[in-house]
Amino acid sequence: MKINPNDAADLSAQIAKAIRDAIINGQLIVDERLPSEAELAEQFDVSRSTVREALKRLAAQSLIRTQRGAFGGAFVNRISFEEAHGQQITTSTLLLSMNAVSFDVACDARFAMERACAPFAAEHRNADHLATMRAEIHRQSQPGLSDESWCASDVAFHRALVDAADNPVLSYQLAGAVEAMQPLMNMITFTARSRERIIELHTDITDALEAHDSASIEKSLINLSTYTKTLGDDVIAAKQKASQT
Amino acid sequence: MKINPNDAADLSAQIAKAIRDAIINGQLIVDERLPSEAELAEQFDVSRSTVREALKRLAAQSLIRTQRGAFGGAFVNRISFEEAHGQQITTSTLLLSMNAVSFDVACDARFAMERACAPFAAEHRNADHLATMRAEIHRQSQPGLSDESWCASDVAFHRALVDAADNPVLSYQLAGAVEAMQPLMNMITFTARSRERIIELHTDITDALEAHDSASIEKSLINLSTYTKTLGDDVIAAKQKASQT
DNA sequence: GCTTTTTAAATGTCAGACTTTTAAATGTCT
DNA sequence: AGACATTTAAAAGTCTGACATTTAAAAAGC
Repeated sequence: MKINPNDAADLSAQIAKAIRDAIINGQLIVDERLPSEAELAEQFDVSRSTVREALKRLAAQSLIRTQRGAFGGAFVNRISFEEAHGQQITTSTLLLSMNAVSFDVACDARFAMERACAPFAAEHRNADHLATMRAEIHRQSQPGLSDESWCASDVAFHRALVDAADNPVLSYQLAGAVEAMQPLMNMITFTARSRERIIELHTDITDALEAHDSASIEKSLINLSTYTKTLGDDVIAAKQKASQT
Repeated sequence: MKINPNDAADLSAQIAKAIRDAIINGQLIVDERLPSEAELAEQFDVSRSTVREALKRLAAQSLIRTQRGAFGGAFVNRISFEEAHGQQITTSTLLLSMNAVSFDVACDARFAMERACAPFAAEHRNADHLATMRAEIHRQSQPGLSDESWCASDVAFHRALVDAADNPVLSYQLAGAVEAMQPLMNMITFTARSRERIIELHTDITDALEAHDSASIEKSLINLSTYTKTLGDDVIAAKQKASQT
């Protein structure tokens, strides 16, 4: 593990990169203890503060975890699906909010990915998934439900559909995408009228899932996507009109 | 922006969280300059080193960028698709390599997501995409092609298919998934025989794309997925047999 | 008005001290 | 001998203060 003296980047970034590379290409394996900060400082010929800044960078990416006390130190972290998921949501959420992604493009992407898990969900769904989805549909039909609770229930419904695919890789990717788009989706204040239609579509999806009918799930998801885009377009049109006065 | 005195976490982690939250919920907007390290140290009532560690954490997530010199400082960074993409690949690659994900599960997820963009690709593909894909197929049929070059060409082929969907959100998600799984895919050393079959399937996909025939693209992708899983199973079986001797 | 020099404000780096946490090692009692 | 309490040393976490380097604005010089 060496740093390149010609590199223009900060020392702490270079050191972080060297350690990151060592982890990625397997020179450092999971749960292996890195040398102590003092030892690393000596190895790289920098001060301890510089080493610490490098380690903080790696910790922010969940590549290492640190433990205080005797026999503590920095250890290569086995990144969990949950951690990866959390990071993906942060990144994707900011990516969307900072880059003026159109509602239609985001919507297309989201539902396309969700459709991707339909065949697996149709095959692997069990009673629990169906029960969760029906329970969320029931909650969604409560008249006094707040917009926040509606959105949360919507996420839970789609999350159950994704989980029914029983593929952790797909769940991780999909759940990230769905949750990251939630702020965009929340722009749409659902009226009682649109809620009714969405509940219908949710019911269609659940029925198709119960019948192991992948094609119908996909069809309903397309309908849901189309309808959601219509709602989004209406909201945007209304906003533009309002801003012109 | 305040930190919670009851929080057990390290100060630098708490401060990073406080700033991260401020960025996520819009209190700090893109390109806005954060207070200087000295000012932040005073605001949070910690030393400058602690503030610096917090800032390095944020920099590692591309949430801020720093500039040296007068009128420099830390600025809220507009995270680009490219940066997000790079981070996703790092995270996903490690996630897969550290969590004993089975080849079948990874393969299912990868091709499911790729199928998701088939309808959009069929609609939006242009001559450039087709040309890229045909060029890669041509390269793949060169007899002397090394395994490394074959894999790179394979990635480029699928990348072109994804890009044909003309949806940056989908591209970002998909390209990340495809590239993250490359190390797993590389476990399969392609024989001349398997290359032939894959080239056939690549040709099918490209032909279907040219004909705007989404259903056929999906069908060929399913065939490719099935075939790839067969190859993977063979490799794994051969390895087990070898390890028993 | 243009170029060069100065300057001040930032980040980057270093050295050293002190604090806190932690688990192993040691000691003590039953 | 075993259970419990104490000590100890190693390591991360934090703080202070200094100096180096970079950079763009401001001042000086032409």
